[in-house]
Amino acid sequence: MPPVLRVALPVPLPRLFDYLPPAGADAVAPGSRVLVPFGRGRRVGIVIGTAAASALPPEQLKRVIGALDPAPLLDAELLSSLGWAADYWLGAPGEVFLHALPQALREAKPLPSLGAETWALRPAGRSALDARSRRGAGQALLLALADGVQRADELDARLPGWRAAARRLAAAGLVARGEADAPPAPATSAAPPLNADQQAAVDAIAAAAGAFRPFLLDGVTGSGKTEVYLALIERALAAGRQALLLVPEIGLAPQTVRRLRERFGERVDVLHSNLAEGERARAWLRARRGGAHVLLGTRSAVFAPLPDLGLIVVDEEHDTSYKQQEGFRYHARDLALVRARARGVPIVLGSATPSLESLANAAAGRYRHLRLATRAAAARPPALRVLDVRGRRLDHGLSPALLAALDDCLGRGEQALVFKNRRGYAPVLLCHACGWHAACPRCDKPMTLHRARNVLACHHCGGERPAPAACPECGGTALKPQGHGTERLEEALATRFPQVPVVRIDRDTTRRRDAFETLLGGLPADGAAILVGTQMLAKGHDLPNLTLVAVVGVDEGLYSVDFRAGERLAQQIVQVAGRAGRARKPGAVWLQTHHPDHPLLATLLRDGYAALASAMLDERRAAQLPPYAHMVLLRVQAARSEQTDAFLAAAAAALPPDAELRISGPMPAPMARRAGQYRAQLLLEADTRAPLRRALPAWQAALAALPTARRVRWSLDVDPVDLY
DNA sequence: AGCACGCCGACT
DNA sequence: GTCGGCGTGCTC
Repeated sequence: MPPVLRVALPVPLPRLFDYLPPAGADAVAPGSRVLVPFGRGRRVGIVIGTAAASALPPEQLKRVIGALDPAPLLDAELLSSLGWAADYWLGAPGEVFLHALPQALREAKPLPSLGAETWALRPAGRSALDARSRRGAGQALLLALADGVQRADELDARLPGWRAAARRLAAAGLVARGEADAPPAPATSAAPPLNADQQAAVDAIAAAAGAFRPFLLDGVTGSGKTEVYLALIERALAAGRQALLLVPEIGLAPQTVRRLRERFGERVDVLHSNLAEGERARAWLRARRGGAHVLLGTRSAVFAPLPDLGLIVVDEEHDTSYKQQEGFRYHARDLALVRARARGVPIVLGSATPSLESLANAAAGRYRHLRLATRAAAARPPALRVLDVRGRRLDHGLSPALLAALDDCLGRGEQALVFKNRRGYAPVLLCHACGWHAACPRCDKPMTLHRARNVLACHHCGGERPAPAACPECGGTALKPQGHGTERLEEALATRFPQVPVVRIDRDTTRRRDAFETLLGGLPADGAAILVGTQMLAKGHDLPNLTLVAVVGVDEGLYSVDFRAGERLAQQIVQVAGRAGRARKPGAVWLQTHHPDHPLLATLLRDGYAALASAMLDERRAAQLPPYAHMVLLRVQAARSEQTDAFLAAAAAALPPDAELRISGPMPAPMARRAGQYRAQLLLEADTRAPLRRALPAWQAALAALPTARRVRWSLDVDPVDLY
């Protein structure tokens, strides 16, 4: 029996494929890219390991065509962390291991070059130069290289047209192309002094250098968490190590990148999904070189190779954009913890509003809980107050008291932010005569009126149609927009306060690249202005002249079916409230609601986020919900509801009985139809992970083998962050 | 996922 | 008589 290579291939099958080593080689090191015959074509795969023998008869094994690189791309830690991830989140090995590589590296091409292109003499070139055997441009190039390696951009300046000569001389073996590292640019900005809280946090975390130790850095908005991160990264770099800084998608504003580059210069690389493929591949490969280096990235940057890792920071750790919501449903924060453990380095989870999961881990002693209680720059925390609007006449959803507060704020020459988590003009278009309302034909949900473009848009499937001038049902023209979105608020505020600029920030106004920055840049630095927007406004920019935050969409979040809705709402309120009064001026935050006595609002206002989180954790424990229980959600969608029903019935029957597993469903998804597809689900819960881990592998295989599985789209979501 | 093979409807 | 619909099976 020949030894075989176990290879991950980019197919969504829950297994590896066995191959014989390439002709003339005994083995290929794990982590290497290989080209293999697969089906009737060829594919790029990754060698995961070696086995003494295959379960398949030897005659069915094919031979690896060849290794693509001189050295493995993935090191042992990354291989084992990815293996853990595939196992835990039930990903197909091929999907997971190849997911770790930027797209450009999943192709059978040599690695792109890093650094600057250089040219140098080879020994034969030295002889040719001495013998003066070349003439013209060739001799000139040999002469230029006689003093040593030259960068291509310098040759461009010195010897126009040198490339043709270089090609000839390279073909003759006289010169060779190479590459050089870009010279590291020194940091251009110095570290600002830290306050006592910040210094204590830096000292505590720095003392853990060289060992796995998780920290929850719990700092109120404006407390300067970023300065703590920067100080820690600086120490990692000084020790010649790498730092990984993960940020949520929305957090990767150009401002964040600028701040890191100002401090650490060329040693900073950025990795996120909007980069061009070549750039992503180069950033990934530069991370693989190790040394003193910072990698700043969103979710997928957690897959980067980090051979000299010294520190991981996960900023805004509560943000759900760390959970991938399709395909391989991993959680970047949780994988970051696994990698920190494997590498033996400290990891910092930072947030002003930590997730209940992380707070529970801190309470259980698994994370060390560090607090930054004071706002930097002597800013005072904003005063939160509830504005009871029951029975009040609302003007476009704005109460008289709120308008008066806006008046005051603007009158002082300060700025206000009106936060409403609903874009468009109105969420419903209703016929006042017959009661008809515009619904999405494919989603069974009301369509949102966008008045500037005069369209009805479905925010669930992206469908659009022209807004009708008359009711399609009764022909009447009494069509009334119901409810308020940001577009309507902008209009109302611009009418009410014509003397100040009103700027709207939501997905509709920030479609173009850099639109966010441009819009904010258009605000007067010192004068009055109103910002209207969705949660896009909840983080990022410091707006020193912003002193009033009005939250006008609180009620929608108070009575949701999702057990995490309260946690989300509280995080959102606190994050957006943190925009107010960040400089020396005091800020105020008004929550406009019809439910002023709701326990969530009452607790949040009276006792703050930490107390509310603790109360919510008690409720979760009593109700046996995460983090005190563990969930796996089987989702399914199909063109007909009989198909989803049949699949889920068979899926429930295929689950081995286990007293420790609780099953809910089959049931329709909270949105039962989306984009024309019927959606349903089955929820598995258990008090510990063990019974789930026991049941899942076999169940997943059984699901794939179900005859009904071919007619539906299904997925398993381990630790789902929402139940939709 | 791709990509074959394999049997039943409207066309040169 | 064929071109092509997507059901079913397979990929080391």
